[in-house]
Amino acid sequence: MDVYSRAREEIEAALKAAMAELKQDVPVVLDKAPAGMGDLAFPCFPLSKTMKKAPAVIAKELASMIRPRGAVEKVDSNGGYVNFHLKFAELAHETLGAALSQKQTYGRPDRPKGVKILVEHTSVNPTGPIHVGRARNPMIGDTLARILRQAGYDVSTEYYVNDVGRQVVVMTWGVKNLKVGVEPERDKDDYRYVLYYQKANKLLEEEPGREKEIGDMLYKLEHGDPETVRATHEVCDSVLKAIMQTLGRLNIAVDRFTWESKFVEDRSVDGIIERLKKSEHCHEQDGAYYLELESFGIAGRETKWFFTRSDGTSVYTTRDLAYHMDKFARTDIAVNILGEDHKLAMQELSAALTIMGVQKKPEILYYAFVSLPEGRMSTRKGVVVNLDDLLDEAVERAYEEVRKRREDLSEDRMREIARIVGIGALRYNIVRVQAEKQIVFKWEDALNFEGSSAPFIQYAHARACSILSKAGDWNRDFDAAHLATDHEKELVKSIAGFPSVLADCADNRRTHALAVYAQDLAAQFNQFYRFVPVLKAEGSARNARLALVEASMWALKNSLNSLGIEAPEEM
RNA sequence: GGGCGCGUGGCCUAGUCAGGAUAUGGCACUUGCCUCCUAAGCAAGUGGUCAAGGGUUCGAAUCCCUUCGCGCCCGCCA
Repeated sequence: MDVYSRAREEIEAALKAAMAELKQDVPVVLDKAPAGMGDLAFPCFPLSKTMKKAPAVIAKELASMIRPRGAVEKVDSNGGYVNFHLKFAELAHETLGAALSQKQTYGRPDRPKGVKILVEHTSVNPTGPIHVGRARNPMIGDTLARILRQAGYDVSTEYYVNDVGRQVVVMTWGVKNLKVGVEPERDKDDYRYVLYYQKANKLLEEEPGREKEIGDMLYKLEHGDPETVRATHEVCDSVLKAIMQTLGRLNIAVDRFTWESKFVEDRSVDGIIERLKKSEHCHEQDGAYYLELESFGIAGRETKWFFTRSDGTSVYTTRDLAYHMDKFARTDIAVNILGEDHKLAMQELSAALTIMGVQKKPEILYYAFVSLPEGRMSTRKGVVVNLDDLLDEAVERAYEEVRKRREDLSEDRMREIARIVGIGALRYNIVRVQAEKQIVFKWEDALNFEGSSAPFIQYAHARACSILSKAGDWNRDFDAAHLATDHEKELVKSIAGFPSVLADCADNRRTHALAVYAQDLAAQFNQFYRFVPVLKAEGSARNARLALVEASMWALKNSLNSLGIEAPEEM
């Protein structure tokens, strides 16, 4: 266990013992102490009433009762607070020692958790290029998966491919029956096939009579006509590969694709339907079956959830139910990354699971939409920023910046750094805010390379690498007592906080807190860099500072890596 | 009509779950700092009734209630 967590546990235990002695029963919650007042604090105000004493008096009393031991150096009081000061030398020695020995696994708990988590993310319909609005999903999903992995979970990622819906049928029908006169924007299958999709949609609006052809094809697909299944799958697969190529530029890949058609073909959906029909909540209307879910907290105009159509075929969420059963058989915990528009459908799915007697439920991380200043993104209306275009622009801007600063580098090296910096800036910009907050996409924010941004953090890392590469050999048997300035102490504490931040993000399935932490860590490092010379220091002070630089480097690198952002050694 | 989420300086944002010591950072703006380990940096400054009102509490950005604003949803679509 890391020093901070251990110290916290020790202090909580000591406080609980003191509470028992005083015959008081209040929950022991520790706060972070303000600068100069120690490390952790316990507010005594709640005790005031039952003990009939002023909080300051109680704090003083508690401070004298608790003897400093373990990681705690001193216990004192200030106003109504008991303040705990940790032994800095010990904290520093352990923290730096852990970072230097564990390297890229620094932050990971001592033992793997032995818990399998399946993170499903992206899962966009393969009907065209992915745009910035949709890209929030893979960025959050991939980041969460990386955080969970670094926090010791056994993680796999998965993309659920919709290949049985109307949309893919319309696209496939277009590819088979239509000619598109224009060249695609890019030489990629997602850009190529979306033209057929758009043309097909337009044609169907103009000639509603041809809708029957779509209906026929949909019927054939749902009843397993080999040729229709093959054609649809082929078109979807091409577009899917093109989408994954774009996501690959963002360092995003998934371990497995699961095709929705599988659950129709293997008849597991039929099994779900049979189970649901047996429920007392199930009713029938014109041959279609639904569950009445009002008693499951579903509210609104409509509390019926239809799980079959009149012709007996399944609907999307029914197939998703079969998919979840499949997932539950393969994992301990299923996490889904979904837009907030899926909330009701997931409530229905969850209720259906309960009705089926399934205890497991998916955990869902919802995110709000990314819109443009002119409104919601829509491929149909042309109000859209394609992810490929944003990626190109970010890399190009980063290239201009690199060229300004580093004329000494080769062209290839400049291009490589520009790629890492530009892409990192985009990922950071999306993942730095809480998922449930709406984002209005602005080019100037997305391409920000200063302040609260990935390049700021990457830059701190590059500075650390630069010092280490110039340092030559140094004695790694350092003495942490030489880290005496406030800048050094704050930096050590920041590095020490990494494991608990990581654990918090992993256990609470949130990504932005790590982004915020990394920015803070980089700021601490930059201040240290400005005020505390390392290479020019001498003897043991130089050793200790080099150890601090290397530990900073690992904390920065591991933070960035968990955010899916590469850490260049120079920039 | 109902459900869910969001509302923090001109703009973006942390803190809200587990209420506590002067509300976190960034952008922009003003002013300094490259004969010194990479200035994508550092330092200083201007700027806030934490949407509004009420309540609970010794103490509220945080908990409860009401109202307002914005977003999403309420299909035998996916």
